[in-house]
Amino acid sequence: MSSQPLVVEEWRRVILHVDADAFFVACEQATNPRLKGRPVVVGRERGIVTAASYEAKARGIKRGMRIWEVKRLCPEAIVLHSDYEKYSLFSVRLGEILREFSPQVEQYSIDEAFVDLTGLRRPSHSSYEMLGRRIQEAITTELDISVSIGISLTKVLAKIASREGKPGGLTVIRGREIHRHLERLPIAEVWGVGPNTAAWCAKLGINTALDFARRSEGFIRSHFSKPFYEIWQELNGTVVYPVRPEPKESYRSISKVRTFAPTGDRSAIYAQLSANLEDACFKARRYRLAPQRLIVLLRTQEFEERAVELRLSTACAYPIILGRFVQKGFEELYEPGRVYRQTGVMLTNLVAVRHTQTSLFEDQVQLERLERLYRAVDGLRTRLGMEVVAGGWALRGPAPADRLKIPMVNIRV
DNA sequence: TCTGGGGTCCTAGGACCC
DNA sequence: TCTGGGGTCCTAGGACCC
Repeated sequence: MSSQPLVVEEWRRVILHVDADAFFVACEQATNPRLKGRPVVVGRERGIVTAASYEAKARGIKRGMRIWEVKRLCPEAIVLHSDYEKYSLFSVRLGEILREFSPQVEQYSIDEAFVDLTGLRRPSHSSYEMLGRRIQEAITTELDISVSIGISLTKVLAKIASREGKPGGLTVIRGREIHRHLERLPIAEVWGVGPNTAAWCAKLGINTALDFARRSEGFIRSHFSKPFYEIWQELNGTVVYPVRPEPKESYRSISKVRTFAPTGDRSAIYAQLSANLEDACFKARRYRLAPQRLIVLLRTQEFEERAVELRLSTACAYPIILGRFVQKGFEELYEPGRVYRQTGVMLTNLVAVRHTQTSLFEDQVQLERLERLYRAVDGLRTRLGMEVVAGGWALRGPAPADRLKIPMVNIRV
């Protein structure tokens, strides 16, 4: 078995990873100090736990758990609706604080960020570790939330570092210490390695992150696909994933799905689908995007997923137009007598709205009318909430299928 | 994990062309 | 009609992430 010496120079690149601890709950506790130190859970509106405070976790409450189960396990638990607006504000502020230290900040998700600290040791007159402490203190002081910080040579290693000290820790992994941090870490816990690849690794005799990192480059390349070769490099201290400061300004796909109490009722299911379409289109218009394709999906009670993909003759994000396609997809998928529990609409092959053609609309007047209509709808929703306007078409059952003449491509089951 | 919602990227293999 | 080789594009589906 060939083996690879583990690196490395002291600091080639210095990447810091910030991971907020129990973020959603922490935001609630920061804005309502009476919640501090108590078992708090967020996710009431969905009936499952989206986030749990450490006090709640200590009593066995986990993400994804049913709320009724939480109450049984811990009657004094406080169960809150999630408030994404609030969490987004905290997240934005977190980013601003980080940018006071370095312009190279990537907000990876609502509660995580990477910062490239390379070269900041001298100008800040402190070690990278001290810099990390100052960042941590600034966040705690300003936002009143706890974060875990990891500092290392690559993103993958920095993620490993921040996890090690959770919650509230600060861990530095230097080049010559890498092996110590990987030797007891199961390969499945490395960022980017899921259960499937972990199982494959086990077959190859790879159990820890160190086992993986120590295999030769040739071995990795011949037994794994590209993403895992990249992870291997990152574990060995070679930067493959740079810190990308550009904010996300667009999407490749937009989807809305909803799970409901199992039903076989045709109109009820179709109404859910129409609501999915409304929501997805609303989001697309907000980003000035229009789909060229649309996927309709139904999930049965047995958890089987059936989907159909439709090509749109013209990209647009108006439910009045796309509703016909959704209906066509629905007709294709729906089987009377079956019980369904989820619907979904995904908009894909998104293009910037400027570049869309208007050939679908015989007359320009109709297009302008639609634009005005949806501008008004979107304005109301932005100010008053999504529920304020619902399309009548969302409440009606589907029209007879034989009136539809829409080309359809690709059935996926 | 007996199952919520929203995303991204990679790859094998088929279609099509020369 | 069969044989040969090679390139590109697209799609379905897999795998993972928070």
